[in-house]
Amino acid sequence: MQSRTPAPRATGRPRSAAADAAILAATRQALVELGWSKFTMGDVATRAGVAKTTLYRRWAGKNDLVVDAVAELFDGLRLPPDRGTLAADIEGVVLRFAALLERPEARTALMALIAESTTDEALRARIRSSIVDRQKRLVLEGRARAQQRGELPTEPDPEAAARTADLIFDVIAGAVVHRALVSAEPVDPEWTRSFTTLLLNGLTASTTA
Amino acid sequence: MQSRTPAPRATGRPRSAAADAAILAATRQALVELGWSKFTMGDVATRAGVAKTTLYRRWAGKNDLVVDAVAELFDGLRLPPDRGTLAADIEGVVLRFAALLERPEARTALMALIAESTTDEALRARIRSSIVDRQKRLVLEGRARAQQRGELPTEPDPEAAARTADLIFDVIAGAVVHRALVSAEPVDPEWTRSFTTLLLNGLTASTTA
DNA sequence: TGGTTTCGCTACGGGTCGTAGCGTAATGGC
DNA sequence: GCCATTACGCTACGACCCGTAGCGAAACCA
Repeated sequence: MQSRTPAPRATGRPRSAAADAAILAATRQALVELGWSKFTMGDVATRAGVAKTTLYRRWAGKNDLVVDAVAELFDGLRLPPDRGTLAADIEGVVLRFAALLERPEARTALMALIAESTTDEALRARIRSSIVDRQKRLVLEGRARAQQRGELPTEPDPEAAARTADLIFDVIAGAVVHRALVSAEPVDPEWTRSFTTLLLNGLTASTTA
Repeated sequence: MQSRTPAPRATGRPRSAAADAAILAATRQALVELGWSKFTMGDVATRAGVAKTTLYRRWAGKNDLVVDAVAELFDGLRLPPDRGTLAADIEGVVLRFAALLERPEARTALMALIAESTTDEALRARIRSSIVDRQKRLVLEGRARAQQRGELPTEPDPEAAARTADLIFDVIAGAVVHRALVSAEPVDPEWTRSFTTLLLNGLTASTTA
């Protein structure tokens, strides 16, 4: 976010905060209606009631703009209140994440940005700090809760603990994204319950389904 | 694949199979060097030594072309020979899938295509039949092996069995993709072993790490 | 040889990109 | 109140890519 604001000067006309909000909202709306490939900067400018040059004064291009627009959706991503069990917490996280992925602007933008990030290291770092880390925090918090309850063992080695947290995050976020976007099936309570059971007990448990 | 071939006529000049191969190879090379956003049809035509019009006679556009080009990478995706245990089979599948995702053309193309597919149902079906189902088959085969060995219970209800298979597929493929592309960390044997242990035994098992 | 289809090539209108230039609006310092 | 400074809206522009049309030549079959 601060990477696009060039150190606010004490003098001169200030940038319009209203324009910022209008542009980001217009960006999300355009993503919904047009998808990624038909999304254009000129269109966003028109929707926001703003000159095209104003967009380029704040964002270097399509990618940076969309990162900020989508990141705002993840601002409200919080862990649900403690429900007493790890299973309930996991289901809560999965359903909240899935609710975000049901928004068309999030679906199309997230995958497109990840695709771009494979050939743009700076963009990847931007996505990580603006979006991915906010999701990951939920996993870390839920894990801490479970360890306090004694549902999960506490790992003394911080490196090993970090690796485990990364693993769990990739499994949860990966499964939800794959279910929602690749398989294109709903992440409903039924699926969420099955997934949570699998994650907690593993494949070898006879109570898979 | 056959959807782009308009019923081969008995008469007239046949389409050049060599051009087909050259175009698909040039497509993959262009994806590697340019990524998705800078990828253009004209560039592919030049690389393949072919006129741009020839591309459009066979593929409707960028998306269809890239689907076929990337699908060829998945042709060779097979389940490794039986290694005797479910754990070994899972690790084999994960590592083979990860090897594909290490190729830059696969990374950038798969995510971009999924992004496009969120606003293009026909493309989504195409991706499913050309790419996703081939991965899924590996999971189904590995699952059948494990059930024959008695490592996994056989589910009598075919609908429930299908749901379970879908779940396992989303978990495996999702975790690998998320690790490789979002977290951008290597899917090496160490991670694969940790993941397999988690998948088999679940979070609650004390031997998480 | 004649009919049919593909191929390479050129050219084109339409659209997007990202930037430059200009006059105007809004702020803070004096 | 005046000035320096910065943001804004607007227009225009060259560059690029898209997808298609039209042409003559090439390759195949009957």
